[in-house]
This record gives sequence, C-alpha cells and structure tokens, in this order.
Amino acid sequence: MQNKLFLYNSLSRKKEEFVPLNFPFVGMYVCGPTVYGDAHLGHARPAITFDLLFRYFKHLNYKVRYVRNITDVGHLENDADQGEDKIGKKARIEKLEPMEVVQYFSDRYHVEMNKLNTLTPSIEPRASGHIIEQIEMTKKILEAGYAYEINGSVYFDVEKYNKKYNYGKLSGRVLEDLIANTRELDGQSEKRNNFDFALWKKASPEHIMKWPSPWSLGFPGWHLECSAMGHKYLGEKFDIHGGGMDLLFPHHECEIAQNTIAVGENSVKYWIHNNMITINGQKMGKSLGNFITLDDLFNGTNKVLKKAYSPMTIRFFILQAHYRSTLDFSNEALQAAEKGLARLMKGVETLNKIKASTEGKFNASELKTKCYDAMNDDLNSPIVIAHLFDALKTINAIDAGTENIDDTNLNILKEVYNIFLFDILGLKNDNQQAGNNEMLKEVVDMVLYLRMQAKANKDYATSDFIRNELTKIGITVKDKKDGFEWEV
RNA sequence: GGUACCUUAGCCGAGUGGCUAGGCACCGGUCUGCAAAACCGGCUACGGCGGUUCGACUCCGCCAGGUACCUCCA
Repeated sequence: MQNKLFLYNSLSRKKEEFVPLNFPFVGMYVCGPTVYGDAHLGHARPAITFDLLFRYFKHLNYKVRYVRNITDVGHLENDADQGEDKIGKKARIEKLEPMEVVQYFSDRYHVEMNKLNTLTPSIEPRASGHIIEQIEMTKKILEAGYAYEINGSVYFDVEKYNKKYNYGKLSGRVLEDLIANTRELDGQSEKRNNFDFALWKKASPEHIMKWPSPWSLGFPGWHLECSAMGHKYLGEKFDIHGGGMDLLFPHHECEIAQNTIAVGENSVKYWIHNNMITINGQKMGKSLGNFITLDDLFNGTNKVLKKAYSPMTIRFFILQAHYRSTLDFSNEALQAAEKGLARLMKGVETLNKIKASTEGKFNASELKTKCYDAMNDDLNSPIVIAHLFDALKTINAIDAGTENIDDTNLNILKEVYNIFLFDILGLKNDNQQAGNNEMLKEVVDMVLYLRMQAKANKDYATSDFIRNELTKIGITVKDKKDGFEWEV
C-alpha cells in the first residue's frame, strides 16, 4: 500500500503510475453489455476485471464513481448503412416492445453479475435515457465543423479530424492505411468516406426505436453514447475508461475523436483494456457463435461442459490469469480452478481455528507486502493468488503442529486473507452446504451414525453398503478420526 | 493485404538477463478396515535457428505456427 499503483495504459502502451486527476476522487467508465442476449463467459471478464479495480480503489480509500452503461439503442448489425438495430431486431422477432427486451436481458445480466459477486456500479446509465445529451454533443461537433449532415443523418468527418489531430492514436492505426484497406461495402453509401462514423442516423420506416432531432426522426450512433454519458456523470475529463480489447477500434478511437472536438480534449487519462477469453484458441464471441452463457456454466447445460461450475469457480478462473492475457477456456482448466479454490477456502477455515504460539518464524508482514506489490503491478491477481497458496502451506503446517506462528503474525495473516481473498479478489465461500435442508441433514446424519456403529462392530459389509448407496445419490462421505463429514 | 500481439512442462497460467511462480492432473508417502477426503513430498518447462553477453526462457534478427483488430462483438 505504501507503494504506488501502476496500470497499463493502452494509450501510451506502457505501465503508468496511477495519479487521480482530482484526489481522492476516481472516475471510472466501463463499456457495458448490449442487452439483446444472455451474458456469456466473455462478458464476465471485463465485469470481473473492473470489479477488481473498483474494489482495489475502494480498499485504497479512494472515492470512486464507477459508471457502467447498458447499451439499449444504436448498436447495429453489420455495417452502419444497412444494419438493423440489435435490440430492435430481437424485439421484432419476439414481437416485443424493444424496452421489454432491454428490461428482460438487463435483469438477467444483473442476476449473473450478482452471482459473480461483482459490486454494483455507482451508476448504470442507459443510452436511450440520454438521447438529449447525445443530440447536444452532435450539435457541438457540427458547429465545430467536424461533422456533416446528409439526408437526415450526421456523420463525423474523420478525414478532416485527422488533418489536425491524430485519428488512430489509441489503436495505432494510420488513416492512410485505413483508406487503402477499407472494404468495399455493398450498396450505396451516403458517407463521404467509408471510415466516417455516424453520430445520428435517420430511421428507416421499419425501424422501431426513433427519436426526434434537428436532423430527422432517428437514433444516435453507437460510439456517441459512451462519450455523452461519461461526460454527464464523470465530467469532461476523467481518470479511467475501460472495456474489452475488441472495443479499442473503432469504438474507443471514435470516442476520442468525438471528445476532442466536443470538449476540447480526449477526456480520458488512462485507457484500460481486458483481453479476450478464448475457446480452442479462438475468441469467444457472439458473432462466432462459440460462446457459453453464464447461465449454462452455472447449470452445466451446454454440450461442451462436463459439469456445472459455480460462479466463484468462474471468478477464480478469470482471476488466475492476468487481465491483459488471453485466457483459454477448457473443462480441465475450470476443474483445476474449482479444486484450487476449494483448497484455498478450506485453508481459510483452518486459519480461523489455528492458535498462536509464543513465538514463530513465519513473517506475515512480508506476505502482505508481496500481495500489495502484485496488485500495484497492474493488478497482477495471479501472483496474489500464488502468494495465498504459498501461505496455505504454512497454515497447514501450523495446524499439523510442525510449525508455529506468534500472535501478531497470526493476526496479520488473517488480515491478509480477509483483505485480499475476500475484499479485493472478491471471492467467497459458496460451497452449497446441505444446511439448507434440515430434514436431509438429520436423515443423512442418522444414516451415517448407523454406519459408524457398523464400523465399530467391524461390519464392513453394512458400512460399505451405506457409503456406496449414499455415493450413488450424490452424497460424498468423508471419514474423520472420530466422526464423519459429508457433502452433496 | 495492413497493424499489433502471442508461442512457458500433460493442462491452465505468472515472471525474470544469473536466484527452480502458483494451481490442476499424475506418481510416491502419511492417515484409514478398505476407500474417499485431507495433508506431506516428487514432477525443474520456456516454438526453431542464429546473434549480443562472462551468462538468455528473458535483449536483437530471421524462420515456423497461432491469435486479435481492420464490420457488430466484452
């Protein structure tokens, strides 16, 4: 904690020391989901990555405002000229009001995020609730001369912008290359250049979601919402803007361009991007159709899943990789995460029951420092986890009586686990104990008591029969020195 | 085609110019009537070829393979 926090800034492509614009306040904007389908494993990554950062900022006593939007309008399928709004399309197919689709999937998104133990953002604005702000921003850009209106639609003039500013500063792209490589679009484009992006689109007659504006009855362009809402809730300049790496271009690049013209600066000090989750080495994505929804993961209802995985297993799985690395999904990896987490949680139980000695050589302060160092080094959660596993060895040794710990260090050790495992990594013990069904508990306890008696009488046939039958119905029996434990 | 990134033991994954990350699996042991669970121990990897260096998995070059973005995507 005494050391400085370093975060990788996509804009500079370097780790930079985090210095808030307005200490002790931190403003953080993260691109949220477009709610036209269930959240999948890929959505869990930014949610958990920025939850980790949010939690860490809070732990460091910053006053954080975390804004994560919900995109409910303006996100088009295919290219901007002939695409259909994603929400609108879903609504048309399902014969629903678009906002019914939005409500339904937002609710489901929130349920899944809750299960993953992500803290609720400070503000969760919706694009459709900020049409006025987006229209105002479009006006500013038009007035500044960096947008043009044509047939009721307004487009950002990228070529003009690039003459004075650098379009591509975030993504490392060069406009000339973009011009040379832009794909030929089918149909007639009304834009001056293919790489110009829409600030406002005139709605076609069949388009469901539309609002009045000075230019037409229409809807805002996708890139605009984040700029408009970011400014509204965090100011014209704020600390952090995050999202998945796939949003770097064009989405975030366009945001910078809009901001630069509308408010005179690029608005964001640190751009932070999480990497993708892959499956068989390929990005898991909606368009590729290779995604696994969180609901499927939690229930095991997907052919590629060998079993169901708990939300905490998913969270742990994600935290075991650094957020800027790709993370490959597999049953094996998930099962490894599940077992590792269980061992860690068991270690916490042991930690809570071990007693301090008058002396001991374990240095818990050193562990604490190492954990902070890892967090400060661009949120290196896998290293924090590795340190916690290392400490586990000591905890078990103390429990076994082969090592000692003094009172001071025991308290620090407990503090380290509380701070890092629970507060910052946001993990919790979610093994569903059978305690939720009193009757089942009594019955199984009674049966196992009978088994104990059979064992005492060396009637192993009976004792094995009981154990086998319980195993069949999914109850695992663990014999202890003088008793038993079981779990479903 | 352009741009960027990646290649670490059976699997997932950190990291560093010299000091065997960690987890899972596997193998051995302790415990147990036998198991299971738990615990202890073992398993010493960095795509290929050159170069720089006293020393490279780590820096540089080339080659091979892979991925991402360039269109909606977290």
